[in-house]
Amino acid sequence: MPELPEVETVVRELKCLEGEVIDHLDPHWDKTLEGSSSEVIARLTSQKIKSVFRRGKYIAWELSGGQVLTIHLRMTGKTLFDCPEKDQKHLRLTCYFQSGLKLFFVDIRKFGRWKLWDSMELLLPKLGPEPLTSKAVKKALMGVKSSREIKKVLLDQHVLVGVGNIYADEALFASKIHPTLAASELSARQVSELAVHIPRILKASIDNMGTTLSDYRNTKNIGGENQHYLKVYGQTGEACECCGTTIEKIVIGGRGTHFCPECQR
DNA sequence: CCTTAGTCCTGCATGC
DNA sequence: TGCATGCAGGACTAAG
Repeated sequence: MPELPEVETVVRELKCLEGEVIDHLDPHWDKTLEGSSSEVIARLTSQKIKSVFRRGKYIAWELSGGQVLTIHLRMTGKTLFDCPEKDQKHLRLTCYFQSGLKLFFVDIRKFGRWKLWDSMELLLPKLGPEPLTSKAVKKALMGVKSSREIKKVLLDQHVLVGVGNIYADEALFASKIHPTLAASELSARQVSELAVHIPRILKASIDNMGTTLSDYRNTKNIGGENQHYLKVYGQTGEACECCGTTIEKIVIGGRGTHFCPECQR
């Protein structure tokens, strides 16, 4: 599933859209485009893309009129410059540019959303800080008084953005923290470990073009390589690389959670 | 304010 | 082979 590294990979490729002018959008599944389709499409027509950037797991286009269009890939969404035959069945939206360029939005599970916001301010304040520096992660986690399990807190986009199920498990393993530990019970040392490992793991995955387990693809329909470096996610029943203990899987907040019962006490 | 459960979806794996 | 069932999960909403 696309998390920060996958979205970052896509956004870097979508930067080539800067300066393009939207001609129109053609929705193939109503819910993909939030709000009244005809109204939103009318507001988007003739708008120039001033900049393409990422905020958490959102792809965002800053438009000439001051509005912001966000694209959230959710589980299976992908943006493609070409839509091959095998993806036609899951094509949910096509964006046409005046230059003739087209951007296809393919999404098997239909959870992905395109949304037009009136301004930057509507999008940004409710999201937590970007977790790409140790300082930012430490600051965000030190203030957490919640008794919720740390795994849930790492997934909470109000606390930190961009971390999803895969990287939460990987970061907790690298930090040797049990996923059910109450966030408020984290020691200063454990917060520091997360502050080191979360940015490290996310950046390493960006360098590997993201993690492709089943559906994630970049704009050229090519998967990433970071799945080869996962230590616990999807490794249920395998031996821990560090101590040889069998990796276990439990459910926390409805999410599959993978960990080493020996390394993460 | 806090926390949990339900919702949206399809493809794939499993069991009989 | 066929059919039913369950599982995967990000973000939002409703309920307690």
